[in-house]
Amino acid sequence: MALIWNSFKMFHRMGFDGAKLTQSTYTSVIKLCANTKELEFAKQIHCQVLKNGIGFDHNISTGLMVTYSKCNEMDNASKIFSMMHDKNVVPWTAMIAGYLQNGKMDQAVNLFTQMNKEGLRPNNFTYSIILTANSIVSPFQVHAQIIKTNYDRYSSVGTALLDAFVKLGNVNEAAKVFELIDEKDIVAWSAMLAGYAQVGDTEGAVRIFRRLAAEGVKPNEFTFSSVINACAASAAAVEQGKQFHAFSIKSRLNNALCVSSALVTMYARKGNIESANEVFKRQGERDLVSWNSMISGYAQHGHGKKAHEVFREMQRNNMEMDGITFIGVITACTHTGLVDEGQQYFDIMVKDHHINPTMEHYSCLIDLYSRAGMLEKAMDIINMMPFAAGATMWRTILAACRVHRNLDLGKQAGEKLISLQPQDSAAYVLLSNMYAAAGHWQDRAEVRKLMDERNVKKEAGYSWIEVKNKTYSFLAGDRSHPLSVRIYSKLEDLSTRLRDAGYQPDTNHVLQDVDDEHKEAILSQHSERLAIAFGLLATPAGVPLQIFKNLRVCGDCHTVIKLISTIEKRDIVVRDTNRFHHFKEGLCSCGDYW
DNA sequence: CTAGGGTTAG
Repeated sequence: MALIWNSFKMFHRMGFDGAKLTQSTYTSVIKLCANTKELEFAKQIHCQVLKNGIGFDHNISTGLMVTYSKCNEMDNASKIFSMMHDKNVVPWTAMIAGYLQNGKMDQAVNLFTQMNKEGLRPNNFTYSIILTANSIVSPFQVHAQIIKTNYDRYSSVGTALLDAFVKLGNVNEAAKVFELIDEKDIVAWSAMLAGYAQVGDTEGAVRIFRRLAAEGVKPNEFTFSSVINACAASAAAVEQGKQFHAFSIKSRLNNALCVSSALVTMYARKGNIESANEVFKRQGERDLVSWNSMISGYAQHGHGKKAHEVFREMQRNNMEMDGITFIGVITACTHTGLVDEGQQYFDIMVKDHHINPTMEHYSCLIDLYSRAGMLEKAMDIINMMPFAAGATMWRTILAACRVHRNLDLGKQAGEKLISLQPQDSAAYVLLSNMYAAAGHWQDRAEVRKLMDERNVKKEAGYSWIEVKNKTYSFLAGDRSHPLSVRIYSKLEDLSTRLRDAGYQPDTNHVLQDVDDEHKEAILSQHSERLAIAFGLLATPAGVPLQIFKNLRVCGDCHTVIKLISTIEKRDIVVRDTNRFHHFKEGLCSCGDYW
């Protein structure tokens, strides 16, 4: 920074001293302005150039255009652009880039078309820029045009193209483009990693990382941030992320903001909230994303108080907050049952921070009230908010109706949900579960019939556990594991000791129309129990267990796991679709509220 | 003189 100011001072002195200010002097200083967004200084230079009759060459004009673009002064940029004669591809490209950086997609695309009409050939810069306008330009179309020029073999163009495909969710197409790049630079490698991260393909990302390492390419902070992000995917092994953490330390990049924030998120999502906090505490500098990551982490783990503390600390540090900060604290309240506090955060957000609530914020509020059983309040929100309720919201209401036995509203919500997503099994399952829990077997049968008629398949519930870097997954009643016999005898053993500890199975959670004895058997073979029994057998005493589940934990399993944590003296962490449950000495971090 | 990659939520 100091050096920059020295340059500006030097430039001033040159003017006073009557030194000859050449075009190249101006060019250098304008470039400096562009890099530092020194708008006022650039304006002075603009005037001087006009006054002194210095030749208005393309370098100076383009430099000024870039500076104006970066400072959101597109009118000034466009004035200069229109005054330039015999423009080559460079100013055209700079102007297109300016429009895109200022979110003016239409103008950028118009200019690109006009440029082609005037017979000017886009170069590799132009293509890599225009491809970032993916909401307007189809990468398939641009790709066709690029192939003729062979620019897709350039790392810069290939990267922009692959990224455009990634943003369309088409990683396969992105990977094809990636392979065709002649000399893949670190930006190309990192973009490909980010692509795999976005679709949650950890193995794909790890493969790419191994390849770049084998080729002797040096990862930078973006490379690590992307690969660590890929390790936050739900199916990724916990160890995988740790390994990249270690590697980033060796490369001395672990303290880069984007890397450390990725680590906070990864550890939190993988159930290791302590490690997430360790990384957070060690961050030398923090930005909005760092703070948000920590708050969201605590929210997912149901640590409402800690999320609140981080929020307060953010306030003390006068950090700017955004909509995501508030999604974090409101969901933290949801998972802790702090209804009033959650509403207060929403009000503070609107009144004090002037943040416009989005659909997601209303979703959070609906969740907040629904989970607390305040279904009328939740419906009030739906009726007053400036959006139409989407499938997610109706699903939230329906799930709450099932828990709180509100059959009328549940029926209504279920119908809405099914009409919005006729092929999504969740709606039918929730509805039928609700009827089953209420003993309305006839209604339940009708929902099931509808499901069959429409050929909607229920997602099978399963749980998995990692032991020594290997993942073992279990379906309910699963007997496919080689240790199956021992697992079931462990379950028997547990069930005896559970009864001694006073446990009564809660057969309300069995949603089939069968007799009670059978219900107990079904409960005792829920997939999470199989995974826990296996974990107890396969790990030494005292080692904490971590279980993942693709659906929500049922109330009976929740009770059982609390007891197991006592009688087996084990800490057990269960991540369901919604949050983490930390079981320790007979209690759960959710305080039985979830 | 113009360029491409990353992070937070649900």
